[in-house]
Amino acid sequence: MANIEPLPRAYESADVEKKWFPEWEKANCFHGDPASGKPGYSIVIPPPNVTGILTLGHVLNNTLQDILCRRARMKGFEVCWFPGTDHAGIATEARVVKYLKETENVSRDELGREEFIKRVWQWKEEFGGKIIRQLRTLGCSCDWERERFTMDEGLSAAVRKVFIRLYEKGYIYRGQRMINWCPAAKSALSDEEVIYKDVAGKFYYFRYPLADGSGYLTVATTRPETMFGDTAVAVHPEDPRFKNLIGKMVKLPLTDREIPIVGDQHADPTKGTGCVKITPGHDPNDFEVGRRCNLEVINIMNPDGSLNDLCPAEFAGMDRFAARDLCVKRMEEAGLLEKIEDITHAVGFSERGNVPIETLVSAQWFCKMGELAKPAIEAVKSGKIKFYPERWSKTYFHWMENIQDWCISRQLWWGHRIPAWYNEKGEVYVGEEPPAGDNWRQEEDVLDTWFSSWLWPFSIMGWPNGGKEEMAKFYPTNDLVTGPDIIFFWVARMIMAGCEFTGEIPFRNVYFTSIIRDDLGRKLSKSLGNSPDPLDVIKEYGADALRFSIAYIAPIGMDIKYSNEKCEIGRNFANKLWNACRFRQMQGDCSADCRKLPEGALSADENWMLAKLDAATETIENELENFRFHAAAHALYDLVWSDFCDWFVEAEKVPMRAGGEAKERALAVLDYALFRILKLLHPFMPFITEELAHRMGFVEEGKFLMYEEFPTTGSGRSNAGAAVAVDGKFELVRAGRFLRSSYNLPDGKKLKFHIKAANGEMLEFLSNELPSLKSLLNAEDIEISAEAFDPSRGAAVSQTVVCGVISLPLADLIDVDAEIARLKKQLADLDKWIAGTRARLANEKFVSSAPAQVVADTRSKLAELEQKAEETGKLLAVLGN
RNA sequence: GGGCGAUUAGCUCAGUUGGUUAGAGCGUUUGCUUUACACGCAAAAUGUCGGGGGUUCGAGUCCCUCAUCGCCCACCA
Repeated sequence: MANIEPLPRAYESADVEKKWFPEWEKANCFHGDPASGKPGYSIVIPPPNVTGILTLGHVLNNTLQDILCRRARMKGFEVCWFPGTDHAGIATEARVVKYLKETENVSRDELGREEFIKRVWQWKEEFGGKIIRQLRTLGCSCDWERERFTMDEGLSAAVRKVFIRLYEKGYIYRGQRMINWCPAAKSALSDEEVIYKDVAGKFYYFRYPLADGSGYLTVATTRPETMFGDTAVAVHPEDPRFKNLIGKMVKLPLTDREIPIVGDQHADPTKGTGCVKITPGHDPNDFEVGRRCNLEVINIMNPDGSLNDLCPAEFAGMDRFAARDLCVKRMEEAGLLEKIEDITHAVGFSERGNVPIETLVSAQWFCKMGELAKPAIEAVKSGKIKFYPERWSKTYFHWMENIQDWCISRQLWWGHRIPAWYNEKGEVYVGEEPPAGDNWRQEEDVLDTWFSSWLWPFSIMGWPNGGKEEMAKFYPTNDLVTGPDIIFFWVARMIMAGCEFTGEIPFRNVYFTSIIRDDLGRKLSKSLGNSPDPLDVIKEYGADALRFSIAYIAPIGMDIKYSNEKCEIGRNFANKLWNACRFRQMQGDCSADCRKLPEGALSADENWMLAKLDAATETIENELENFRFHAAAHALYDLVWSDFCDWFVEAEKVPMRAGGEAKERALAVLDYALFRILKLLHPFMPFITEELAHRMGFVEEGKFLMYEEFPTTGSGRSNAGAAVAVDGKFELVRAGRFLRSSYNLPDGKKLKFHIKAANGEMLEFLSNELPSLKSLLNAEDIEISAEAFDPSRGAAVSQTVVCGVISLPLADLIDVDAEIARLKKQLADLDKWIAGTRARLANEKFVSSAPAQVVADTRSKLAELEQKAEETGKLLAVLGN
């Protein structure tokens, strides 16, 4: 062992974490080499927005990816974790618009398209991608040389190629359709970018006079201001109240227009007044009615959501909400407002702009999805792609089987400009470059951000103009780790794109992470101020602590309730591990190799430790195979804290005190166990484990724990029988400690115990373990015999466990009455259990239908309980009962 | 309206295909300057497993039903 310098008393994460990342990077540890002979393993990062900063959601997501990558690396795979960022059209454009307003007081339109885009790029170079640098602080082992951006030339070429290909296939088309319009971004949105929220609103009942003066119809609306776009009033064709009015005209109030009364099944006689105002330009259902009844479509809105010139003069240019109020006022003045009802209704908001969207008819580009969805549905149905937790596949199928055309054009400047060209004759050409002549002008619109994201798993590797080697080695990727909130936006579309453009699924497993909430269950948000900055958390607790804590507390498939205090789990755990190593280091050098177990027989405790290591190794392997990160974290925590520190280290103090060969052997096993623990723990806590592996001399300078072989089950030396016996010994120790603490005898006081072994075999085993028992119980002396403690020697309290009865002679120290009461309660409990167990065994159906092993276990349990009861009875007798 | 999830100790949650007396961490209580660690050690207490019904020899676990909470999708003149 190379004792370079003594370890400090408490673990200080900052220096250690600062040190290792550059070391790993310098040694090129993160690079994924497509020419390697090892089998490939790859993950693509869900590209964070280039404007983004690290949140706890990213911490969770990327910690899990790093665990997978580091484990795969240690298992001998050539690992490549592809990092990068997303240009995030709307978000970034809005961000830079705001920035330019604040710094230079110029608007987007004042700068013009070309200049504005230049400024966005400048902003990106200066402020963007901060999140990527922050991921390094977390220890993420991405192949940083391969960082990509969705607007890079290569990725943009992929976007153009895909657009042209889909256009040529007839999947992409341009058309006038009802779309979602965001007045904040002044752009079209896809259906997925609209979020419905329940808000308080009002139902306004308006009277529309019949043109012939014979009366009026009452219509109800939540959107009075859209009345200027009304081109009909609909009633149900069979509604006896109104069917004779079909074909007549009503006067549209506040205007000089007359509009027809039409019959259409959309009007439900049981709802509202039975009469519906029809606004084909601003409502999807009304649009359909308009189509059926040949109605005019009037768009009454400007791109910013204000009313346009098609409305009465006093409304033109007015914001839609102000117009609503004025409209109601004017109707009231005209005596046409019948009533107003308060209601709660769902209103669509734009995801990014967080303002109510408008539905309106507009010329946009769409992509037909039906055919693309088919192989993507099959990929998940057949199990080629697996979802974890599996239930998300239901959400996926539901959406995919009802998939709608995707509105892919956006009226922004920041994004991939659509490779379509128009000439003066009104012709359209789609291609990389416009044809010669005819003054072809490129389409002004850009593409939805997700139109580049859906290509990410292969565009990031260089597709279609290169990256052949990368694709061969790393595509399809293995695992995808992402949030269930982007199943539609991203996951489903990536599967479709992969199948369509590469002929292969883009990944085999998708793990959906939990959503992080605060400890009150609220979503983390900047405005609530409940969103901790991960960098502050790292400063206070350490990156390893944050990583471990978050993996430890993340339940499977449910929301995580997070608070900074939870990071104490990881911080304390790191400190525990640190001190375990510190203790080992203080015991001095050992000549054995930590990669091998010492030759010759091991002690029972040492065998026990090996069995625990093997069990934990197997558990961790199984849990991680199934993406049960938290279960793996719990297994590691218990292995280190409980098995290794609480029991094994304490037990090994005996041979270490004995010195000589025993000490040498003990140290060798400690080293073996510690090294195994550091390897198992490395994917979760890379920094501290790398540091300790070097400090302890387990890994030589210039080499890295991160490239050590990940442990596999089977040291070949653990002995299950011995492990069970040692479990029994530890149970006996716990019983002895209970007796001590029951009578408030301080831990430091040396006591004398008597142990009655349960049988001859146990007598021999426990006698061998005498020094260990004395140490663990802090006993001055322990009598081990086949006989119970002789009551004539005085009062004693006892506990019965599987391997025997441990007694503590009291020599006038205790309250006899209290002890009698305790034993009586214990006896009563035992009797209850015995009765229950006997009843079960007396039940023929149980004996005949339960598995033989279960019946046998129940029998031996009954014997155990009966023996315990007998012993307890004897103890009561000792105390004079 | 359709779908999904949750309901277990004061709090946060485990509990794998039904099989001993339902667990952990935090918190609480008690005792510890035991020569790695007070970011620690030893020990203890706390549960009608949301309610009701059913299947079974046996149910926290499977089925039905009700309740409450949350999310997603659809609809909403």
